[in-house]
Amino acid sequence: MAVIDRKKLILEAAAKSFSLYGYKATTMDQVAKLANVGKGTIYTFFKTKEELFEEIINSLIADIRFEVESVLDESASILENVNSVLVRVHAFRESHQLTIKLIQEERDMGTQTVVEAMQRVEQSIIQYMKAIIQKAIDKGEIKSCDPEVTAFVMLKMYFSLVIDWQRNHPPLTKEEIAKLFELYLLKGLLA
Amino acid sequence: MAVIDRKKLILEAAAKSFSLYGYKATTMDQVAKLANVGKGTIYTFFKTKEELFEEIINSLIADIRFEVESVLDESASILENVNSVLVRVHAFRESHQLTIKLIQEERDMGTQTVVEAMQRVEQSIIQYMKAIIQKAIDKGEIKSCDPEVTAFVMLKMYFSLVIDWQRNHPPLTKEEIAKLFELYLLKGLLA
DNA sequence: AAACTGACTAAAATACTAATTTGGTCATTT
DNA sequence: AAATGACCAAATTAGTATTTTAGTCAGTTT
Repeated sequence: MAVIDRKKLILEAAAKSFSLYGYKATTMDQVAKLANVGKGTIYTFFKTKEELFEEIINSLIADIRFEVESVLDESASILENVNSVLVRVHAFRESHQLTIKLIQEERDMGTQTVVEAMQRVEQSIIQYMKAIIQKAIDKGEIKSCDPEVTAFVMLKMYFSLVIDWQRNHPPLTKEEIAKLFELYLLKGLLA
Repeated sequence: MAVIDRKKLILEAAAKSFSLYGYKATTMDQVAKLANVGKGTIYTFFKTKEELFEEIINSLIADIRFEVESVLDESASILENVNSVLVRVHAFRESHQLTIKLIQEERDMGTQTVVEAMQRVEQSIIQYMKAIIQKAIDKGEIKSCDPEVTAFVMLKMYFSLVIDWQRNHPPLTKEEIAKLFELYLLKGLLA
């Protein structure tokens, strides 16, 4: 159709600007100009800047879900699946411009809106993992446990190993992390 | 002896002030006044404010070491010991005025000196745990593993469960945390 | 008339400056 | 010889002027 989809233009422009400059440094004038749209038009689709941002975050979450689902393998073991998911999520965080910028903004400036958004992203990742874990419990692959706490612990442990560990030590390889994951969480430390 | 131990007075005054106001908000004039000492005197014992602070942190680390050692039990299992240590460290963090203030300052203001100091505290806790874990490996209680990574993972998991989990959920009881610790780290998830 | 626009405004952020505070020194006192 | 506190340069803070920005709405375009 000849009619331009202005909402889409705005979302694309906003995504680009948030990726490039982060949340705070993105202005509505900038988005309007980037989208070749009057500023008022933005407000016919989104009540506030925050709402626009939230829609972008929803897309981000959807993108992550897609990535995660594309890597899940019904016939694989829980260890393999959990590992694939975590590695994929991590790769996503490191390659996706928007997440890079937002993690940076969260760390450096602590922008409230961004902190909340990233928490929402984390929560949604935990929700997928929860489902995966529930299936593994049902299949009898792992012991009965609270799937949400388990997902939470897995994610935290993973990011501890790939992010926090590097602060004082040489980084662990992908294989080392997988091994550690298996040892600590799956098999257990007891001799 | 009739001679006043000025260094001790200064350390006590500084500890009090850091506990009450944090690192940034503590001034050398304040410490001098609190210690009933001329400001110049402080500088005969400590080169800079940072050095004074570091000595206070050294005492803090020594205090924690004392707490931890008083709770260790050679004849107890690794699970019991690790749990005791972590619970003790946590109780310390929550009851000790200085740590409360510094954790707050670290979170709210990100004062560089404080961030580094708290990292040093964490590192030293990990060092004790490392020793405990090494002993358990030697005794054949747990599998062979890198004691430092293991200590690191344990500490991170513990604080995830007691601190991060509460952000979005009702807090876990001490018993629940001990159970989770046992399940995830010691016994492992595999059915 | 329905969709769109951008000049406009109040509020917030920033840049700038003046005034104060603070870490550290050192000539003087004890 | 040990201790002190007035002093100073540097940093921080408070106060203010200026600019920027989110959001509105009267007017324009289609």
